[in-house]
Amino acid sequence: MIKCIRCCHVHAITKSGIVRGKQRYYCKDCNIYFTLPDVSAADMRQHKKHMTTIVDIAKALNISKSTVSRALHEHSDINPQTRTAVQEMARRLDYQPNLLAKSLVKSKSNTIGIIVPEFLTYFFPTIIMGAQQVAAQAGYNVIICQSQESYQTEVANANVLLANRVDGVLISMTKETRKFDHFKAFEKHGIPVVFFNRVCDEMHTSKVLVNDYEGALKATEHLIKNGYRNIAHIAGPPALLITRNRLSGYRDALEKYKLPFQKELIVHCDLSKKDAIRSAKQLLSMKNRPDAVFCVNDPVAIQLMLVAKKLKITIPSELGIVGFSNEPSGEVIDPALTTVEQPVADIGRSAADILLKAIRQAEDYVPEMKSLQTTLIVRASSGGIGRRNKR
Amino acid sequence: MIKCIRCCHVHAITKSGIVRGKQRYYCKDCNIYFTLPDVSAADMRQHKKHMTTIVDIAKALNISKSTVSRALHEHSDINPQTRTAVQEMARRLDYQPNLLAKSLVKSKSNTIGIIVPEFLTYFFPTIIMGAQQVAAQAGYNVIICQSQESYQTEVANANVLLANRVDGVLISMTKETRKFDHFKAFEKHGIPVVFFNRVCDEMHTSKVLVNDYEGALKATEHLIKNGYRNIAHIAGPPALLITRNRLSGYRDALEKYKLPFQKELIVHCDLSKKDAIRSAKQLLSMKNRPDAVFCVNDPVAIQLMLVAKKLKITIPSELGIVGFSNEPSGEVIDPALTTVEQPVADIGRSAADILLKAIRQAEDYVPEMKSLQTTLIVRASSGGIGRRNKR
DNA sequence: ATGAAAGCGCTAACAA
DNA sequence: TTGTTAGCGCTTTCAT
Repeated sequence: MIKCIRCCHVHAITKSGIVRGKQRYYCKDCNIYFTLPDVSAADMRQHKKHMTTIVDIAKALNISKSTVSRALHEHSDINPQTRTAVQEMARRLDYQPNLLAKSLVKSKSNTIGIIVPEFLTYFFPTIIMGAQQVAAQAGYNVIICQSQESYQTEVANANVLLANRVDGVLISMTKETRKFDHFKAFEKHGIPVVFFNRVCDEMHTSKVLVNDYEGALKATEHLIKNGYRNIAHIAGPPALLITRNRLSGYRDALEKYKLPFQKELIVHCDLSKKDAIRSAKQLLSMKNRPDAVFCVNDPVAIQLMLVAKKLKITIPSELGIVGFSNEPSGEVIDPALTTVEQPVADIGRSAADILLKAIRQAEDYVPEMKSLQTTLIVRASSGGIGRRNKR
Repeated sequence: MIKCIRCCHVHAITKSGIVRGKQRYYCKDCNIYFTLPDVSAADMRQHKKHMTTIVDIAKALNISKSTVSRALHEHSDINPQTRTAVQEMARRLDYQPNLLAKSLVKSKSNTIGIIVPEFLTYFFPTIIMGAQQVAAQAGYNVIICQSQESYQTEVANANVLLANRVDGVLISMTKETRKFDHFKAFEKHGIPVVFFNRVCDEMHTSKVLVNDYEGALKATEHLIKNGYRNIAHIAGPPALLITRNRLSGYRDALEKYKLPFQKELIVHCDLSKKDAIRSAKQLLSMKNRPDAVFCVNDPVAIQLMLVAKKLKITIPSELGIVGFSNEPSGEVIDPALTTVEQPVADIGRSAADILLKAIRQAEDYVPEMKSLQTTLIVRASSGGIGRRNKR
């Protein structure tokens, strides 16, 4: 069975003549001709090539390696001629500085570590992307670790980063982390730490969060302005900070408009799909059914919408809905979901910015706390009470 | 303005007495009391601590550092007593081996690099997650690079990885890459490379792909079996491999069931939302309108569905739709979208597996090509011609 | 302006 | 079983 060298498939291959004594093949999908490459072990062995070092350059030019080092770094005291000669030779020998060696002698790895609980949703990858961009721009590499929501793994992650002598660390804790010695180890060695999203109270370091409170306030206010009066809230697990802050924003919005805060209109949900459906059903089957719901996040809002549809409750005329986080699904569902957008990539960028500043300033650095702003995205699901869903 | 040390917000803070001469605050959102930490620069300076090395342990125990090294590595010839003594001391001094130094002497960094074109969709993060899991399990770190679909950035990325002496590299090329010297540089130094998703024909290395052809075949076959006869295809940009392979699967399915291949039922789309809408309109306004469409991916399928809804074309009774890639939105839309699922995380896992094997086997390694299987996920959007969308 | 030498923290061959 | 020594590739005094 011959595989196409491009698409790796077998089904579209036909023989197509002989070339230089070798069978030639054709893949009709990829529209390319090819012969099977013959790499002998000998060929491979050739590869195992020594990488050129400053010593190689020094020998080739018959000068000392210190001179080479200086020439490569645009040092002040260096003969322009030798400098160009060295740089030319470096190019010719295809020199790549060994950053490991440099890191060792400088005690600086130009690497930052990131510890995140997971990598499954779009949330953390996006944050990492943002952080990576900023880091790369400043010449830093990023080592990523997943704690898998396990305290033990998180401790192991921290040790890996420590052993790799990262210059700084970005952390979002697991939900089960209660001891912080593995974080304090960084501080002890002067390695700055910035927490984001899931922050650690006990550590006096920089933190980056999203202004959940304000987002929730704006969302609820929007519902009120659109005429809804009996507004419920599907909240998250009470233990989470976001839950408290979003609930708090919801509560204060009601207060601001002199609407009564009704305890029975708050339903806590563990964020699973199943429990979201349960919460939705609970709210929608109340005798005094709410005319709008502010949901702790978009997936919950979407489940609520699906339940409402099944119960033939019209959105937004009979039920206004607002979510939180602006997930792609919200745009597609009908009616489209009003939501609070969080600047996810900015969390990563800000955290990395702050971390780099901390690395540069070293002792003089003063920890800072940053709270990023949210944006209300108005779509059809909160169009107004009594109004028909247009389209 | 006092910020809560947990939530970084200002709005819920109240003063709450004095403790040890310092003002105490209370955050009613977080329900915690706190005083402002006072870290003087002096406090921080203390931190900048020397990390213990094997020499420190050696001195403390009055033995040589080689003995320490051996004890720490469970070397064969070592007195059990000294071994435990060393390990105990290592623990007490909080020893963390310096992996940079180790890498330098062993010429092995225990790090693999990944170069991906972007990080915005869920596709590449998921692959990276899979690769990272496998790597971490084997004690490898992962350095990630984004080429941003730019050839030049990709070259820079390759140099970064080279300079960091990674032990192997995972690559998905940019769409503008036409020269491959920066990849060949890895080979030249015996650093194994595995391509995934966007592979490079010119390099005789391992490759991991998804069986797009078979996925498309199954999808189209499914439509045929459900009674659709006039099946169109919204394809991707002709330059992409996935476009050709999915088109090829579509074509062969028609052939298998002796249905005519009609050129006018193929519409190419650049995958942007705008062009997806254009393609959808083009197909649905034909005199001889297709009764089903196999779409090159889910976002395109979703746009098609939205256009069809607007035109009051009933899905699936008047129009069957199948997408590709199983994105979350497909589950939420009504009717739910039938799609071909790709094992995204498996791509990363497989690629990393193959790479680690290549690293271990070094010269003896023979490049391999892997094509991962797809799964058809049947939902309502392809429910059958003339049938009503249930629910 | 350049070279010699020490050392970053570690491993490993060779002695003892 | 343990110590001695020589590097890995680089930077950085200190001489010259």
